[in-house]
Amino acid sequence: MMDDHSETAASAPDYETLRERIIAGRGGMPKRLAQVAEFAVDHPDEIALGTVGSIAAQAGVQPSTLVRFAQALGFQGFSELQSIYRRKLQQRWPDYQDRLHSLRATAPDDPGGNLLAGFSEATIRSILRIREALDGEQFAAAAQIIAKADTIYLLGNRRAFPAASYLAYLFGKLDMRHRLLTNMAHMGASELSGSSARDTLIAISFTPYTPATVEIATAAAERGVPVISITDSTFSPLAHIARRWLEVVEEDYLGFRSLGATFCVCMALATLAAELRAEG
Amino acid sequence: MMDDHSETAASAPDYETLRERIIAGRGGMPKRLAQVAEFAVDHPDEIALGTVGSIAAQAGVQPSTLVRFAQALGFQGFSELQSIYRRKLQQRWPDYQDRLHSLRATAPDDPGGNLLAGFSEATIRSILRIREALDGEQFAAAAQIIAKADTIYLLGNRRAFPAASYLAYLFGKLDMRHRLLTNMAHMGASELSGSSARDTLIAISFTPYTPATVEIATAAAERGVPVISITDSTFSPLAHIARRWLEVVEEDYLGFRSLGATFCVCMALATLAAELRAEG
DNA sequence: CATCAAATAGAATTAAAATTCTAATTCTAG
DNA sequence: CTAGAATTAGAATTTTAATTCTATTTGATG
Repeated sequence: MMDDHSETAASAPDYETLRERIIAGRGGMPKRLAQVAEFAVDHPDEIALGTVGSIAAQAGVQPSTLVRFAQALGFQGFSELQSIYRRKLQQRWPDYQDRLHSLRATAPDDPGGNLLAGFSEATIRSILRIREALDGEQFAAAAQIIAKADTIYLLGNRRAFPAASYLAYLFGKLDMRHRLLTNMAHMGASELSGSSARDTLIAISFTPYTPATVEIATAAAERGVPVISITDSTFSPLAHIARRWLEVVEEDYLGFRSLGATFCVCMALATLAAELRAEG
Repeated sequence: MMDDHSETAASAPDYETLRERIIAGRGGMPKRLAQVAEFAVDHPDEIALGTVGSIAAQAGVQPSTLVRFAQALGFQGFSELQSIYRRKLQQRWPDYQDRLHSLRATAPDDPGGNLLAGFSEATIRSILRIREALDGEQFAAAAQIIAKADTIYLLGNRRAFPAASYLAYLFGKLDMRHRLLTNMAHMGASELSGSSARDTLIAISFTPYTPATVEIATAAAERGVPVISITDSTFSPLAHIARRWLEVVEEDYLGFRSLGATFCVCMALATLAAELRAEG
């Protein structure tokens, strides 16, 4: 009895844990239970909000199967399992559209939170999107060029400058020779002196494309330096002159664009290049 | 009868409409119903997920009051009203944690894709976490200081430098006087000359805290310049000397940390400050 | 291919939750 | 301060949902 009790007490996992457990166990489950497992993983919201009857119908099983499923996972009944899905639903972000609404109408209790939510959402969506938009082959080829480069020149102005400087930080940590082009004292052109086809230039720019960036990247390309561009459109001048180019589009919120997605691409690019270099 | 029917059919409003209707009607409602109305507006998630009993207990009324409340709004019973709250809960923005899982699962052998997924996941999780960790009051107070500042000094080295330079970009776009401290030619101290309590310094640093950053921020604090810190722990030296400080912890992947969450905070901070300044 | 164990479907049962109803209370108007 | 209407609390009832049980089917093993 004590054992039973402690068993039950111990098995109040959070949603993530439960999810992992379901995925892990699905293989060894009988047919119908596996069917429920799959449904549960794919439609957590249904589990949270539906009734045993409605969920069973949607999953194509009998209501009792759901109870058996829950019991197979160590719960007393389906309701106990469901409560975990419900808790998760509550713990999601506060609905920021809601809160904007009440901000406008009633007391401005948390103006910062709304802004934060807006920028967060825009950034996260941008990051998720690159997984779909990014060309894997271009990416791998770009990393290969960087891996083989003698010196990696880094170019980015305005909003792109933080990304360029972050790349400088990354290549510093990875111990790969690089140079951040700052165009200080308008010496941009001379910063490329000595560069050749054995080097590479990573040029970053987004609309409206900074003329200085385009100019210097073009100059490098004409010198024979392979250019890798990170930019936001096929029509970008940086796309044309590049040996390889990567498309990264950041979503807008209140007229500002983050760099979250660009940073993810930069990190992946730098680490893959380092890996390729280490491999030979 | 036909009238009844069309009444019922017409009253299947979406959550927003319902919310407005409740707020509008609250004034003319009897005591207990008004009490429920307030609870419903403040705790929509409870309404969505609770039972008549549990909600009644939390709102401090009898279960039957909830039914009367629903009927007063033109619903047949409480369950009908509740279904609207549940629908809303489902329609919230997608659960990014869930989507991340599927990202990881779908890219088994693509090296670039895996890296990208890893960094994306770390960044998104970091962004999601700040909503819990970030102190709304500190945030608002920090924005207020920035709004009132004459000149905004920006300080960040190593990994924090991209964030500082991004803030410079933001304040440039927002037309707020600022200065990015670069410590060029080791002239860090003199870059603060002329600064006073009327200005502010935004100092950004993460473990291992760059000594130069701590040093300059401390010097500024000693001059009486209010310091706003963005850092990753209570034990950070920047937390101690700051007038206000914001905790941002970025998640690690393969030994690298993104700046996605930091950028979100920076964007929200800068725009809120600009808004506060515009308001007077 | 027969036998046994495991799993399942669907009905039966139990439990829980929503709704209705009535007596009591609280307001309101005269 | 009283009468009447409106509102409420809480018990009683109805409805719905969750769980259990059993006959049947499926699947594995000798």
